[in-house]
Amino acid sequence: MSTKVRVRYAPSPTGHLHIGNARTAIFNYLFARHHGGDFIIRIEDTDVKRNVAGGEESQLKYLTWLGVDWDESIDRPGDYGPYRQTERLDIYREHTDKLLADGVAYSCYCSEEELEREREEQSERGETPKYSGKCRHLSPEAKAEYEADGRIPSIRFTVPADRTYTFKDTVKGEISFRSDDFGDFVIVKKDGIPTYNYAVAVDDHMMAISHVLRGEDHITNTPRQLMVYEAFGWTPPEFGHMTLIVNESRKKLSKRDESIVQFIQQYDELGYLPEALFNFITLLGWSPEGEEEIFGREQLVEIFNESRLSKSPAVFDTAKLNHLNQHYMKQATAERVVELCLPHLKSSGRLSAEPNAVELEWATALVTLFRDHLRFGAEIVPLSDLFFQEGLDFNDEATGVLAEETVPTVLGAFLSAVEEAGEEGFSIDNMKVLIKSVQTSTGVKGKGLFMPIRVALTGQTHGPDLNGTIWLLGRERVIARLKERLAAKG
RNA sequence: GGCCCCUUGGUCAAGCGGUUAAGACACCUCCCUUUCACGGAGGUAACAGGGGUUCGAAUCCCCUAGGGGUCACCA
Repeated sequence: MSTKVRVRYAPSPTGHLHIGNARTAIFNYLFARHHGGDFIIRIEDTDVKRNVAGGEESQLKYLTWLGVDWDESIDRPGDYGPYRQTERLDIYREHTDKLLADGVAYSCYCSEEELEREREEQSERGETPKYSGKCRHLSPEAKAEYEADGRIPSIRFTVPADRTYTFKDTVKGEISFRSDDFGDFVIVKKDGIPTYNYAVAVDDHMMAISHVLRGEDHITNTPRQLMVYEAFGWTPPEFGHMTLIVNESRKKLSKRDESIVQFIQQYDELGYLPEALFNFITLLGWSPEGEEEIFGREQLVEIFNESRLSKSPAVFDTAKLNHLNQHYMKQATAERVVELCLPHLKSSGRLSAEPNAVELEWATALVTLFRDHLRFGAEIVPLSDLFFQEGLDFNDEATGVLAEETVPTVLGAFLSAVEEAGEEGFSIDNMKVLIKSVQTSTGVKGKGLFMPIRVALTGQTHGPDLNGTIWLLGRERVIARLKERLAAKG
């Protein structure tokens, strides 16, 4: 039985691409590509009220940004369209008619208030809220009366009594549910649009989906979908439920959770590299064989193995993402790193919106100086603070450095060297020579030589490469700060 | 509360009955680069608890505890 592997990612266009959705999409993508199957994107837009303008485009755009491509979707029609649920209403209607005719579905006239009251009463009695089945066997007269009242029915699925629904979950193993724990659920809303559990089952079957890989929060939906498959006499696909990505408090990521950046777009904006994010997401709830964990997309397609999907939830660790991103940034070309940083230099006002050649050269040198330390593009701003603050603050350690005996001699010698070198001599390449001359003339070397210069110029005892730092500060500022320090010394 | 799932270091995780219980991130120490946030070498740190089964259990079974998910005319 070798049916072709066909998997899908089914976002609802209610918002931007979320880190959790992105993971679902990526694993489905890897699964499809690894097995030489098809990857489909189906838009689940049945909650018409919550759909947001631009939601679809945004989802697809950032999937593409991550390096994910697909075989069939709204922009790439295949043989199983349409790929937007609201365009498949006729298909659902046809199926619903059959269910109605077969007596496995029925019209329910209960109002929202009635249903809510019912649930409240059940809760008060300590029962699990579930639909009573009140409208299951409505007489034609009763129906006519409701209709005359102007009531519009929803359609419910008749849940079989006393049955056990079992499926072999690709990641969790065998899972089973008792049908009696479920009330008859709505499959078509009053507005005539199908609900999730119903539309998904119909679509997955009609689109010949072979495997459903989704988040663990869908586990309890599976038995309902199984019931639908059964009612139609269809063979269900294989199901696999991936663990959730959780926050530090081990709760499912909520879109309102501010402690974690959750949307792919935001990572793009912060200057993260898509391949780093892709690699990182892949490590959330899955692990490769062996000790290596840095892999590109192609390699991941090659080595992906669904049996290595984890069973327990993964805490989203920004520090690890940052580490991976830093790794990928070191591999990236200098131009790309500069590209990642420029928007932030501009938005922080440290670079004009339309920089000229000189400004651009300076900005490039700035980024280059911090290249090995940058974890993501936006970090260029805090990292480069020292080039933009006017006054210097000396902490205890810095003050300690400046208190050394030889400091005035060193700073004085360096000041002379800089002044004598002139504009032409003040270049990154020549900086080493200038400092060397100070060593020669003063006899001071090592820390005693570098630290006073660094502290006098930046106020800090730590920092990036000194030669580049000095050049970026600019000759005038360097001279001014050296004089200021020497004057302070008396 | 019902149902379902999960439980190896601070975090991600390897491990499928016999291991000194990998590796990565983070943290700490040292080294290197005559400065340095890069790099290198080390280090601290884990099988939730209790019962079984077995010559032998992180690995299999049961119970307890803890955590999470889900109970919509949302997906």
